[in-house]
Amino acid sequence: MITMQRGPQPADFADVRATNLAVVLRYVRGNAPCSRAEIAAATGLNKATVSSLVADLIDRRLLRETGLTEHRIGRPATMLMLDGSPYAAIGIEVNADYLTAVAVDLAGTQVLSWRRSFAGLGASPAQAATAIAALGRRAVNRVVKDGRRVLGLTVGVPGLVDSAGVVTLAPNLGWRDVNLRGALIRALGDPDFPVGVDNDANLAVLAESRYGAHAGTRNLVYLTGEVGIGAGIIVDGRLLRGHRGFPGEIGHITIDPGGPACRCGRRGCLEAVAGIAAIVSRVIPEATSDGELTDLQPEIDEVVRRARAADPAALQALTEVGHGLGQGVSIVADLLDPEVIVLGGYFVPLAPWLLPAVETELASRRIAPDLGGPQVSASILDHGAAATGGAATVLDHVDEGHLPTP
Amino acid sequence: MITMQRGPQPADFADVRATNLAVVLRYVRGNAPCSRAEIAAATGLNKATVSSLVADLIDRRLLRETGLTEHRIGRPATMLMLDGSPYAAIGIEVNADYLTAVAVDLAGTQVLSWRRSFAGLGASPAQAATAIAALGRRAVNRVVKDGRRVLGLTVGVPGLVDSAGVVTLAPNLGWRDVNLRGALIRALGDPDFPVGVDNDANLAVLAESRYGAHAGTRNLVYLTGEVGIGAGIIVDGRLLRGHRGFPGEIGHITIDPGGPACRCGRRGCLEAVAGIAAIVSRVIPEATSDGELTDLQPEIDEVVRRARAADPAALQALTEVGHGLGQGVSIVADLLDPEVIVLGGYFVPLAPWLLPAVETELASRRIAPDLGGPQVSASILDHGAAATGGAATVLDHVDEGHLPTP
DNA sequence: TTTAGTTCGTCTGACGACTAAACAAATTAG
DNA sequence: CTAATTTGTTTAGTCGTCAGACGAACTAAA
Repeated sequence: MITMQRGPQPADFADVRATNLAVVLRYVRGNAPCSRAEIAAATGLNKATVSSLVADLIDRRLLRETGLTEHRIGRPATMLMLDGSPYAAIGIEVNADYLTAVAVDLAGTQVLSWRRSFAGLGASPAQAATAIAALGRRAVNRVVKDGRRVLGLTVGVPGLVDSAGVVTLAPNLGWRDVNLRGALIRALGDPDFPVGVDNDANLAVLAESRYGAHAGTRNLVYLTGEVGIGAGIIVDGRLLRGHRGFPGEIGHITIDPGGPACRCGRRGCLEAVAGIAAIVSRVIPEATSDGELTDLQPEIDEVVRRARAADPAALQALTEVGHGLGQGVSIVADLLDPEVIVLGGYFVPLAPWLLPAVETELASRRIAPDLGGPQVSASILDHGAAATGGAATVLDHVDEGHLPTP
Repeated sequence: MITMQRGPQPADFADVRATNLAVVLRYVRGNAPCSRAEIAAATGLNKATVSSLVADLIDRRLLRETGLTEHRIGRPATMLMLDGSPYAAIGIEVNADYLTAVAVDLAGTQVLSWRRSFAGLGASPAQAATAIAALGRRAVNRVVKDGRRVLGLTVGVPGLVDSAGVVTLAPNLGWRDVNLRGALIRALGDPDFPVGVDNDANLAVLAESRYGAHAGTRNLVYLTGEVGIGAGIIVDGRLLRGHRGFPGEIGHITIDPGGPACRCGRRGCLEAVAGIAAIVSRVIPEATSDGELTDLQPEIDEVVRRARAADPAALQALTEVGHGLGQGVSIVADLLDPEVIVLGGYFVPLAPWLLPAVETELASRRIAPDLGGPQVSASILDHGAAATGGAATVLDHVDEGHLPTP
């Protein structure tokens, strides 16, 4: 049965065709190599219809025939697989101190991965947009030079982004009501592919649901572990958007009213209890907390070193932070009932020491212990998760039936 | 564009037809009385197609022609409206101390509303199922006697209900792994209409989104204020289901680790801070807390009386409870970004005293004060919200294109 | 009263997409 | 070499929508 998005949204034949093309495309993505007959049997579509759909997809260079089966009774089947090569999707991730660009072809292989430094807070939004657009243009040029067509470009920003691509608030970049999407489209010279801007946690969870260890999970939450803590939420297979487009703002929920002061002015926010700055300052008390926006990687490395060396103070601090994080994770678990909660960002290297405490906290808060609950695990994607997710949104759009025209 | 539910789910003509029938039905529901031409103009469907769809809907007795327009230039239009009369949907709500049954016709008018006492904890699950089925059968008989066909029956239960209609856990009823749906279907003698079982908060939020003060809101959260606190969540127009089917379990998130003891064994749970039992025991300290499952209505009435009389202790207690509730509401707001949060159950009569503190708390926790946030308001539906929601699920199913066959 | 203009809803023919069934092609088993 | 099997195409048919033409019914104005 077809489901509808909103009020008056009638369907016609083009929709049927698009739906079925997408069904075949997704089936081949998940079951390549496979034959037309197999697709027909698995999807319930008629063999003739599958032939027609496959011919269409081959015309659009989305599928490719790849040899025949052998040594089987009956006529050999011509196998099909994705032909990712003629297309690519680009994702860019904006951070306080660097930009990441990733390009992925239609079959999911990464064809480009760049990282360049970037003065997030030093630059004006207009300068930043110029820098992002420059990186985007270079990525586009590279991809085009390789003979691919660009299907879309999506930029991830650590902040609140509305549905029009306006960055309403991004504290770590010092932005307020910046129409980044508009600026990018202008700077790229009205490109013929769609340009999008989205929250970095949203994109990261999309990357996780497509390329992560739990790919395909329909109820998934991703917690960013950067300077702040944010959540990207996929429920029932769809990214949660909310009314204004700002869900998952989990960083400032109160974990402990008597806890440490938070830079938001309140006490005991999740970010103040379990944010990266809190971890670093607890494990390395002698470190000078010089502003919030320097690259924290060296400090994180030091934390890992101390934990590996079984430094008691470090282990104690990480356990306590893990309990605090576990409380936040419990709230997410109670409210959303996800199957998996993935910890990302700087939580990943610290996961061996954080996870046990998180699990303990989670287990102690179950309504009924035997009912089970979400699994918590560290992301296997590296720091470019949001960039990869930016590319993934473009591919999702294709998978939903918005195919490129030949 | 059509969206698909999951993997291999191809579309065909029947889907197109069902989608468009539902589009017309929903349009008429929202804009009755209206003409065929108006439907065509508003939906983008062809006039001929609309004529065909409308004829189909009239055949199924879902629509009815109602006179002509007059005093307008041009040929007068034959107006259409919903013909609710031949069908009805039934919802039943199970509580610790009573059952509520509601029947609603297709146009949304309530055609039946019963309440009968019920020994929730005293009876075995089998006895309870028999009692529920008996009430259901009586409601069905009455509806059928009135010449209506029953489109479905859905039962709301205060507890965790999985997608198969098994009540996994319902502390207030003392149930554990009760296959209520199976028992009801058996007791009703394999009826020819669908029978469903769902969580009461889920059903209440569906009722709210169809009949409440904020009907039509696509991002809506409903907080039950019964013995426990649960949340029903609609995001992006869809009921949030979660992985196991147990989202919105908000009652035992920790608001204050140093707060009052909760019957779950922990401290400072939302339920212990802002649950009805907490309110009663704080406002009426002299009341003996004799078990948890007596009808709390008299105590609530007393609380209202004292608040009306401006009893300082009562006002103070309600304000503090409101702040606690506000913290819970803030968490929901941060995580889900809803447009409206509706307080239900026993919160409704106390809303005049709780809401100001809730609003204050919510405002103080905003990331950016000028970005706005959710509106909080008390439900205008009475205690049968979940029962009404049970009927609403059935109507939603029709609105999604699963029309009754003539 | 007549005529023009407007709007409604149906009718007609065409088109596009899917289905079922027959069929041709290619291979293995014996 | 034949029978069995499986693949994928072809053919005829069905169904729902679309565009445009058309008749019907009404108002407004000459």
